[in-house]
Amino acid sequence: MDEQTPSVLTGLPSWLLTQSAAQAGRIVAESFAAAGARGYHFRLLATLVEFGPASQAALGRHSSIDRSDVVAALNELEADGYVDRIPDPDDGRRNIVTITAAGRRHHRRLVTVVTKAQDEIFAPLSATDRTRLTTLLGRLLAHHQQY
Amino acid sequence: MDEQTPSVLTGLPSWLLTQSAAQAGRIVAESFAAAGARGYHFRLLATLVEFGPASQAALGRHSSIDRSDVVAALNELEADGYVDRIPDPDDGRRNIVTITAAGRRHHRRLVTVVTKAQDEIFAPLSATDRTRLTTLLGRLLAHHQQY
DNA sequence: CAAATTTCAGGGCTACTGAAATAC
DNA sequence: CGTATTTCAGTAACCCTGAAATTT
Repeated sequence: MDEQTPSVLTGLPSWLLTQSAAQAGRIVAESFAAAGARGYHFRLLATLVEFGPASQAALGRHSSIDRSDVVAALNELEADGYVDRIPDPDDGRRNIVTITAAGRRHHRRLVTVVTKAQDEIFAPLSATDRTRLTTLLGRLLAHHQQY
Repeated sequence: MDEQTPSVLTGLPSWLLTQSAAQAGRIVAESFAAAGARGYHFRLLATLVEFGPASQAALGRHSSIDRSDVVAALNELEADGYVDRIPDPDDGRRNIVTITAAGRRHHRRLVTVVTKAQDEIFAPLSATDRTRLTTLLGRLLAHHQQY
């Protein structure tokens, strides 16, 4: 940052939140890009690893990705051989999405990559402060995700 | 959120940060939209109010908006009569951007709007926790903005 | 000459809407 | 019938790059 930021902005909690998130997002996005991926890919693969094969709609609900964006991201993951997409024999509306062995390797790679990024992002904070921050953010997120 | 989020994600500090920021950003963006504005407008007007007339490049540096996006946002603000854009007589490369009386009124409106949004965003946190959070985020942001 | 400014054209990523076709 | 799923087309906002024209 070259010059001073208006105090009207720096005094806004939401500004601190969105701006620091933008910095974090930039670092994570660059790390993913270097590994040939982006955020949606990681979120979908992580969901498949944790919950197993699922329909696209279920994947979207788990990973907070819009149904429409799930389609596009899965197209890319499928083209790279990281997931299989087959029609559900029990429900003609659905596809069953499964992660492949290559997909699991890719996912492990991305976990490593994103874990390293955490250190760069939260470098200025002690372990205690990181815990304090994640606790507060966790409460914030939980509040806005319930309904 | 309908279904569970993978623990690989919820355990990532950067995920908590970017997701809670996304929620905050959505609330702020909706508030701005209801007032006929968006984030860039507010950031530019706040900069003009705090630092006075400035060139577009200086505005961009103050508000962390790319030179290219400053052009587009100023086009909109100018069309609405919120800023004046005149060539700098002392430097043929520059425009001098000035906020108008209507622009100041618009800015005050947006300050009210964005202040109200803070309460909705940080509702689950006590005043003490809000201070803790903003302190931690401020340190994070300061670290990534220096070089 | 190099550097700064404005402008335009364009892209990437996340997030979202509306509509169609299909199946439950 | 209403609801759910997949897919496509399109939009908004923010962030960023490259290049041209102009001026310092």
